[in-house]
Amino acid sequence: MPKGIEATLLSAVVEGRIKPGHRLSENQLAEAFGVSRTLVREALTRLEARNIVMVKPRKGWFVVEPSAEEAAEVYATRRILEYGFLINSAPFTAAQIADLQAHIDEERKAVDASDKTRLTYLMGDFHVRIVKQSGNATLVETMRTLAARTNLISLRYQSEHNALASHKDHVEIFEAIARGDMKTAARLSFEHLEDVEAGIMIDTSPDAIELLKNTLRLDEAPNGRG
Amino acid sequence: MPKGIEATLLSAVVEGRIKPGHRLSENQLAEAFGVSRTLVREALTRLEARNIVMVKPRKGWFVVEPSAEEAAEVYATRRILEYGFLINSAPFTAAQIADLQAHIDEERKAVDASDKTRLTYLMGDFHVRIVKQSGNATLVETMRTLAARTNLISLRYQSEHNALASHKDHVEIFEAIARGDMKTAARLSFEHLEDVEAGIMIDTSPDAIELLKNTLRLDEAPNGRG
DNA sequence: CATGTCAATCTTGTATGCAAGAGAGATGGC
DNA sequence: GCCATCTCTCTTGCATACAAGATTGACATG
Repeated sequence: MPKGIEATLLSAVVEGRIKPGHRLSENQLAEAFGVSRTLVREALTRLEARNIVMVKPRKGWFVVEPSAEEAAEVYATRRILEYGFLINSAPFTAAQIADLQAHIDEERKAVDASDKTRLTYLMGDFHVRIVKQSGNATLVETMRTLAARTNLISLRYQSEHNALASHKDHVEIFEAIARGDMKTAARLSFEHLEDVEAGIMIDTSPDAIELLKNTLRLDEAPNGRG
Repeated sequence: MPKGIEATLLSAVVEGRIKPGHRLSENQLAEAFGVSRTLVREALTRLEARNIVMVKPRKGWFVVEPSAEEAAEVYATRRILEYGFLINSAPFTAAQIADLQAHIDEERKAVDASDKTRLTYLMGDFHVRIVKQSGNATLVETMRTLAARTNLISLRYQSEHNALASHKDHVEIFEAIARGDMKTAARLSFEHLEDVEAGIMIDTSPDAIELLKNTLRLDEAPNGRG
């Protein structure tokens, strides 16, 4: 199974089992998967192409820690994509609405259980699920990659409060879709992602030092001294 | 320069020097670039992640020949992305408009020179250039990949007539942007891509046998006999 | 002449070996 | 005690060797 490694790593990232900044050792992964470094590197290369991991030369592979700027870019792209999709989409069928309803129920359960990790995953999957109704694999894949990156952003910056607010937004978006009001759904989706993005900028960081290092572009800058 | 190979191959594809279905030999590329197969495979893997090339196991790497279904997906995604961007974009600045004007002029030159290959490239680059004004690297990269795939589609299906019609559409879109009417620009862009997609379905194929094979999913289907 | 078979060759798939940069810790000088 | 330096180890970077499927052509056989 050639793509097993990539899929496994992606799942771990999306489900929050591997966090932003985590180092991924080629040797360890090779041993864990029972293959040589070659296949591990292939999988990591693919994930790098999707901006999920990055390599620091001779230092190691790391799950990306999106900067505030990158975060803004990803959210802006998602806004554009989701708005463009919903505003031009025909009203959903009953089956499609039921699918989204099931998702909302799961989100609710995760909220009640205060399962933050699962909630973070579900937050992104909601939008993937919306787009999935189009049957457009290209669109879904694009959204899935953006959602994965958003997850990394959320895990790094987002507070529980925002996660809860996001869930409420999702409910509203769902309700608009359910009553066939795609225009409102598109607007709500756009505003929702704007809110989330704005929330990121003012949130306190879980690790001030790490955030500072990233903000100052330490670690990666080759111009160590002027 | 680790990414030189990928960029070089992508350029060749985007500029139409390598056509859909073309086989890319690891050995030949390795010799051409003066490196080992390892780096070539890395570049091809990245391009595969972007749906620009594909590998048939033990047979070789090939520039993708998008099926009609894939073509529809790519165009639909571009429609969504471009509409969503333009409709939510502030009016462009004079400098931004000038940048697009320069592009339109180049398109015009290619039309006059009947330079179909260059025109195909410029057709995609127009939309990349629009999105570039956002300064959003994520958005630009997404659009660039979609544009590259669209180029492959155009090279395979699109007639000169459609290329010319597309240029006229671009002029109209540009004029709407230039006068700050983003709503009209968004609508025109959406309709334009709908027209192009519709055109693909009725166009005659440049190679009926190849098209048939693709339609019937030969070559790639593992279920050779039932 | 038609056809099935076998071998040579070409392709990618994967593992492995070696080079070289980066970092940590010991060690020596002060 | 403090600091520089050196070495040892760990990391990825890249090339290469070998495995194994796919194809093509020769060639024998009917």
